[in-house]
Amino acid sequence: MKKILENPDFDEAEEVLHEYLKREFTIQVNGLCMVNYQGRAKSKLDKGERLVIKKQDSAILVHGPDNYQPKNWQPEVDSYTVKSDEEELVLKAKRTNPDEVVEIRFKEIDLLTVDQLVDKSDLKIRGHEVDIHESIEEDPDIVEECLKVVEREKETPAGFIDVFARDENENYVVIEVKRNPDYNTVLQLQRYVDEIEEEFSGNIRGILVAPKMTDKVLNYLEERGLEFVEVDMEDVIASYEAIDNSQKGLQDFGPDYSTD
Amino acid sequence: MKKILENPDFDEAEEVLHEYLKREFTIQVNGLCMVNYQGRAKSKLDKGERLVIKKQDSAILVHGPDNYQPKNWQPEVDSYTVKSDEEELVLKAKRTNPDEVVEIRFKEIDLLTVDQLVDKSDLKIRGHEVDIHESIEEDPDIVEECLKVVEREKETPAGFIDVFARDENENYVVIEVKRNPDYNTVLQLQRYVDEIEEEFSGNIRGILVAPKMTDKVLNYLEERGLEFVEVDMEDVIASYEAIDNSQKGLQDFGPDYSTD
DNA sequence: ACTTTCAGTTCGTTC
DNA sequence: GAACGAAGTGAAAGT
Repeated sequence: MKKILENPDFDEAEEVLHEYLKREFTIQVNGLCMVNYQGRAKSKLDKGERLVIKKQDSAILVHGPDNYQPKNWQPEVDSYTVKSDEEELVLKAKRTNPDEVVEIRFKEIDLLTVDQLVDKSDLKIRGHEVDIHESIEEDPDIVEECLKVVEREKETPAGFIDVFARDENENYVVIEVKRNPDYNTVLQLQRYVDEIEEEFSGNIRGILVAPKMTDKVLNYLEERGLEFVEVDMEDVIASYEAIDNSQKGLQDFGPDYSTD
Repeated sequence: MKKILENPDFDEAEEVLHEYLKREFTIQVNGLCMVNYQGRAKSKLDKGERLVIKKQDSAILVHGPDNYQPKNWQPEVDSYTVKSDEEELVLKAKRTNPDEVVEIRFKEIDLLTVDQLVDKSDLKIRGHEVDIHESIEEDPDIVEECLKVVEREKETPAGFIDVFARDENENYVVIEVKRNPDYNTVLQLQRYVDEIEEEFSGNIRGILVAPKMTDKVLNYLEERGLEFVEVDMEDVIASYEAIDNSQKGLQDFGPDYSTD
């Protein structure tokens, strides 16, 4: 830790902030503050105790005592200004494109720390939608037996079809993959099927592939003669790991941690 | 601040965590750690220095030195477990529905603080989509002259219509309001217009009201005989403030902070 | 508790 | 640099 100041006065805090705010340090401030935001929208947050974090890429977060989300933030800041008097310390974080500003008025500062975090490792994550795509390409049977993948990301005037395939009777099959399907997913699939019907004529099947489904969306889907196939996300992840592990040196997905 | 421990050993840290983790305290831990997540997806994060925050509603965040977003998190946790030996301190945060677990393995702890943040004030925000609704209801001319609002949030089998109105020729007008319109918005509006055509017959107009628009979406819209009206978000916010200020005691949106 | 929809969405990729 | 779509989306409001 570079600095740890407990209950600093505003002068002291201003000096530290002035020194470290524009450099690559992580600054944490616990204190009583008010926050105003103006830009794409406008917000106001009255006095309360919060944790303010300024990150090394200049992003700033104002976290309240609850919630995953910060109450206010600025993803990346162009310029910081700090000013203080006897009553308060005012921190402004501005950026352009879009033009917006977050203003934090500290009325009390309980703790101010400055640290430099070193973190070169990337987050490896599995279970994205694109993993389902690859999983289908690897093993089309998870959607339907005897399915042959013709093309992935096939372009149509209505957008890109996730997977374009033919079934055992040589029917064309439009496959739309969604992690969280909803009404719009159905409309989107419908559009693709319509496009393909114009291009190829004949019976075109549309299949929505997703790890979960609700009754209403399923009805909506079936009303339109479209189909649903459920995939197990754990299978997708497992298949991905099998691929990873078959390639030496990519065993990044080590032992499982059960939720028990 | 309840506690500030610099470079605590794992025993000490475990004791403090054990005492405060399950209670309504904000805990900040700066340290070297690895993180695994398994649940809706699966992720792995190698050793790196990070800031871990446990909030008072039991949410937990793992923030790296950069970015607005945490690298790992758990929105609300059902149970925490802490275990330590000479080598590491392991913190597990589990929840059900969905079943998932975040496991943080600390290899070093630089700073551990425990605080209780008091924050009773709500974030007041203006510039949401619903503010555009109210703005239209207040002054329908911003969409089109001589427009009369019939109903807001009108229910149809296809969902809720934002604003339902009649124009100067007594045509029914379906208005869909979007902050960030896209293809799906057009499909949605189309659905509503189709529904209203069935219910009322006759010429039904569909208008998409948004603060911005792209060429492709606009084309797609106009191909379907639908219309677009641009609104200025600043006008919406201003109109809202005018309403607020006309009502005593609601002047929460004080002076503007320019981005200069 | 579940569904639906919006978000100052953010973030990445692609054109 | 704009635009398009996914996210371990999260959060709030309605049912």
